[in-house]
This record gives sequence, C-alpha cells and structure tokens, in this order.
Amino acid sequence: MDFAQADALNQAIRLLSLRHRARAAALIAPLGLHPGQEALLLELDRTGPRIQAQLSEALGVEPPSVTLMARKLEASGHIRRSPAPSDRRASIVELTDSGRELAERVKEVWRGLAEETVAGLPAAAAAEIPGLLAAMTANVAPRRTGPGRARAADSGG
Amino acid sequence: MDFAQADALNQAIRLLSLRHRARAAALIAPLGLHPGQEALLLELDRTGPRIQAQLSEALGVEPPSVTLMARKLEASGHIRRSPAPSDRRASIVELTDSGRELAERVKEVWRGLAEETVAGLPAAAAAEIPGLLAAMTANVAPRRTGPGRARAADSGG
DNA sequence: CACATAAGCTTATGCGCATAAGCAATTCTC
DNA sequence: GAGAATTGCTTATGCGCATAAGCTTATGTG
Repeated sequence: MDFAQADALNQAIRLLSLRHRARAAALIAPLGLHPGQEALLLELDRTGPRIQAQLSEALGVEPPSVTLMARKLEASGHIRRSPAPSDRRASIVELTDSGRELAERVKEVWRGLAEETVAGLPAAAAAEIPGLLAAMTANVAPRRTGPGRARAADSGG
Repeated sequence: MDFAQADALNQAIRLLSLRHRARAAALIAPLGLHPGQEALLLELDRTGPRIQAQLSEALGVEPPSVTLMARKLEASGHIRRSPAPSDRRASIVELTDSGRELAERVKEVWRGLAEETVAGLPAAAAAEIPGLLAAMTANVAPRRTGPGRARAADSGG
C-alpha cells in the first residue's frame, strides 16, 4: 500500500469519526444528551443492568469515563446505580423509567442517523459496512491476553 | 432498516473511531504528537502553505481548534505562522524544516497504521473502503448552501 | 465615502475521553 | 487464614474538539 492509499484510508476514518459524532450530537442534543451518553443508554436497553466494568468494555471507553457518564445520567434521572450484592466493589447500573423512555427516543434518532449515513449507497454495500468496520476495529484494538484485564505490553513506552 | 442494523452501523462507527484514534495516538506519541496534530502536518505536507481557514476546512475541525493546534505545533517548532500579505486577517501556516522531517516520520507510521487497519481484509474490500467512508461522511456532513460559509439553519435551537 | 455585513482569527469555557494514582473489596497462593 | 496480586471504582489532571462571543480587517451597498 502506498502512502496516498494509506492516507486516504486514515483520513477517511478520521473525517467520518468527526462528522458522524457531530451529527449524532446534533440529533441527541434535543433529548438533553451529549455524545457518548446515548451509547450507555442503548447498552443498558439492549442487555439490562450492567456493572460499570461491563459498560466500560461494551462501550469501548475506560472506567473513569464510565464513572463520569454514569454520574451525569444518574443526576438527570435516567439511570440508577446500586451496590452489587455479590461484589461490594461493583456498582450495578440500570435504566429508570425515565431512562427507558429516553432510550426509545434515542433508538428512533439512531435509526434515522444510520439511514442518513448510508443514504445513496447500494444496499449490498450498506449491508457489508458494519462487518468491515468491525474487522478494522478488531485490527487496531488493543490486544487482550485472555480473560484478564488489558495490560500495557510494551515496557519501552 | 430495523433498529438492530442501524445500531450495528452506528456502534461500529463509534467503536472504530475510538480505537483507530487511540491506535493513532499510540503510534505518534513517540514523535511528540497528539492526535489531530498529525493531520495538520500531513495537510501542509500535501498542499504546501495554507491559511488557517483552509486548514479548518481540510481537517474538518472548527477554527478555534486550528488556532490551538497551530499554536502548539508552532511552539514545538514544526510550523511557522506569518501574516498573509494580501489579507491581513489571515495567517499563513507552513512547515519548518523540522516539520518537514517530522511529516516524513508521520507518513511512515501513517502507512503502517493503514496496513494494520485493513489487515486480513480482501484487497478488493480494502480498496473500496475509503470511498465508502467518504460517501458516508458526505451524508452526515453539514450542508453548505454554496460557496458561502455554513449557516445555522434552525432558529428554534 | 460611510456604514453594514462578512470573513479570519482569538479567547473563554464546557464536554468526552485518556492516563496516573489511590482506595476498597475480592481472589489467588502458600 | 495471612499476604500478595487483581479487580472495581473514583479523583485529579490534560488534550482534542465544540460553541459563544469578541476583535480586526475586507468587502458589499447606498
């Protein structure tokens, strides 16, 4: 691969990231949400109550980010946090009634965003895209040694 | 498109954004760069001197972001800023010798990142990806009325 | 030419996400 | 069962990017 191709790919990813995020932000702003929060709500809606470590894994963000996201969503009444009975370190996060309603709203705009994103593309191409993106994501994702926590493998910085 | 498909797409874009950016950050950190700065250097390397408004457009970020990025790259000696003779509001940004050397380094890691990103994908798929991403980006990009500056079309907030 | 509008840039401020560091609770190992 | 290592969460802090607001210079309009 020559530099022009490499640059086209990296730049395309960067631009799509910025634009898609900005568009998502614009769409969920009327719901009182900032980007990132919709992902937490949707994850809870998909899977039910989760502890923060699971949310961190599912959302692809670090634990401190989950702490802050959860705190804000709790403050606005969309989620509830309670200590886990089986593990007193852990915090169970679940949707409130308000959060469930909000999640439904988010799902509507989420559908609209996806359709807007692939508008004009051949259906076959659109169907392949999530898989392609996931494959690329896996390629650049930090390596996990196994069931354990991710470790910094390089000692040299 | 049902919600599951829409969600798969949006989530895939979000995750790729996070991971690709994180990987890029890890790769350019040894060069003393933070993510975003490499884009500015590469743009100058591609096109030669630009004023900040052009960089804002090319990089897909807002003018205040360019101001800060440029200030930091100037402080580290990689770019030079000088007033444009034809328009005293504008600031011409160009690479220094140090910046040109650094851009070459960036191009190397940029190639490596792209190859890592599409590793394992069929060559045909990899070749299509930049175009697909660009099409999606165009779909979610803010509408421009024409040659003029983008305007906020909604008065209602 | 005077004035209003637009364009280029900057400062101030806020949010998301990151890493570093630290505490509390759990689990592993002997 | 005691100490060590791991896990879950939090606080502190920093960077990128955004919007809001303001300054300076250019440009359009009478």
